Amino acid sequence: MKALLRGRDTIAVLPTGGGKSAIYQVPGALLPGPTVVISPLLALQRDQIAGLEGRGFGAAQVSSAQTPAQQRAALAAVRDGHARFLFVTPEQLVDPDRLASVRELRPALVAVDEAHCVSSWGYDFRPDYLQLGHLIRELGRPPVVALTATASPPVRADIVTALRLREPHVVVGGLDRPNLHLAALACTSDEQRWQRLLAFVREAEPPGIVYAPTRAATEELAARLTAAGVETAAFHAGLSTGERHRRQADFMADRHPVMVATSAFGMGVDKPNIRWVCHVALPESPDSYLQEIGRAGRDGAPARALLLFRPEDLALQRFFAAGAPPRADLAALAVTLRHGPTTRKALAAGTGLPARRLSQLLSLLEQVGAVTTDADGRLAAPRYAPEPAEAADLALRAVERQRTLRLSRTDMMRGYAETLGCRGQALLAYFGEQVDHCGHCDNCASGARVPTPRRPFPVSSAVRHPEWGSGTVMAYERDRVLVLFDEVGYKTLSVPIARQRGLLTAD
DNA sequence: CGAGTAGAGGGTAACCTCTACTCGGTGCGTTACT
Repeated sequence: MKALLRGRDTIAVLPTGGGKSAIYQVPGALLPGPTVVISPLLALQRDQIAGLEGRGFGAAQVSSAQTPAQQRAALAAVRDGHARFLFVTPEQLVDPDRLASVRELRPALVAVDEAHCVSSWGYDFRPDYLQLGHLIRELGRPPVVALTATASPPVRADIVTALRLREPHVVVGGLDRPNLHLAALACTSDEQRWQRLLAFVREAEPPGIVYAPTRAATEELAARLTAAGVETAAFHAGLSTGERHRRQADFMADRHPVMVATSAFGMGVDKPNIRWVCHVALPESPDSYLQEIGRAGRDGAPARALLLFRPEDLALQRFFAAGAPPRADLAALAVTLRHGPTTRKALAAGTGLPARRLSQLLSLLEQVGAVTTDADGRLAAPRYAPEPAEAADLALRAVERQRTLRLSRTDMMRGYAETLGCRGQALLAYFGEQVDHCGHCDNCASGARVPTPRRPFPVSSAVRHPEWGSGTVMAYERDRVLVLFDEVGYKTLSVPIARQRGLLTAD
């Protein structure tokens, strides 16, 4: 709050319940001008507005769910001072008219809620998230605060880049959750995994959440659990909005004790008494995992996080990470953009590309400097833009680099699942927190003692590897060292072997 | 990348094996209908 009141950009990584909302609400109430809150989910925005109004602050929302008259009324409420907070999605701000009307409000602060979305949602899903940097600049570039419950160092770096933060003040706090017991079990078949899930759900105190990898799996597991006598509902994005609301409300009100869900179930689920979270597949990354298990035990009472994994689970994550746009589309669009400033509408009509595809391609070309947006929202190749063919190559290389990093994070999740050492240590190391013995995981409980490892390079120091280039030492786990490399992402190296072969040198 | 399924083929009748193919997460917004 102090940093923001002094006009300094800030990143706050705090667990839910750690007072993240207050970080923008208090300065927002004090600064001479409204606060624009950029938030990914309309339902989340409504919750926040209800909270603010409960505390006597006016707050408004502009979204596609409203009529034009309601949208005008919301903007007017901020303009005449009845509302100090305006909630929008990035998609709203991409519309040049909307951007102009928000700029006229002269915002004094921009808050980006769930800021890790900037990193986890790339060009292929909600690509407008990648535009936030220049959109905030067009708002007059007030101080920016990025808020999230989980952001490992590469995610923080993505946030700084995507939002174009200027030497942000970084606050990271309390990622270790002593009341949350961590455990993982390798399964040799889906049948064995099901038996273990059933045994766990029967024995564990409700309520709890089962995270499954696919929509079909949520439906199937919910049916089997219900048949086995555990009342359960499935939750995924394929359900109608009304059905989703109903099932979420039922779970929140303890009308059914177990929810089987895909990753769609999460943001905005702030239920204090969830006693356990069980994954029946390897999650995408430690970031997602920390976020998902963080929904258990918010009341501070004991809670459990169980991961039932199979090595085969990696296949699905590889599939999710795959895919790149056609080079020809990228190059053709880059050529069109050299013909002078134009609008999205004109581009869509001229190229015949669907709006969504166009957004994806534009966000990639923007990353490699082949397109910029002027104050009127018109798009053009900047003066020193790369040649179209080179722009396409650069964009595809950027996609490949993001894919590599994503897969390295999935590898880290596998490392967590398979470790024989302390799980709290393995998980928090990924976030740059060195813990030697968490005391609340299965391996700590079974008496696995962490030998005092040799630590030839200090944590956070720069190192170099002949093949993987430069990187940063994140943490040590038993006799291995975890390094985050700039180009290839996370890698785990054996300290004795690295030492023997001279694989790591101080950089 | 791997699980599941449909269909072809083998060699001889009720079933097994192989190959080709499909499918797989997250939500905003807009538009065309009831």
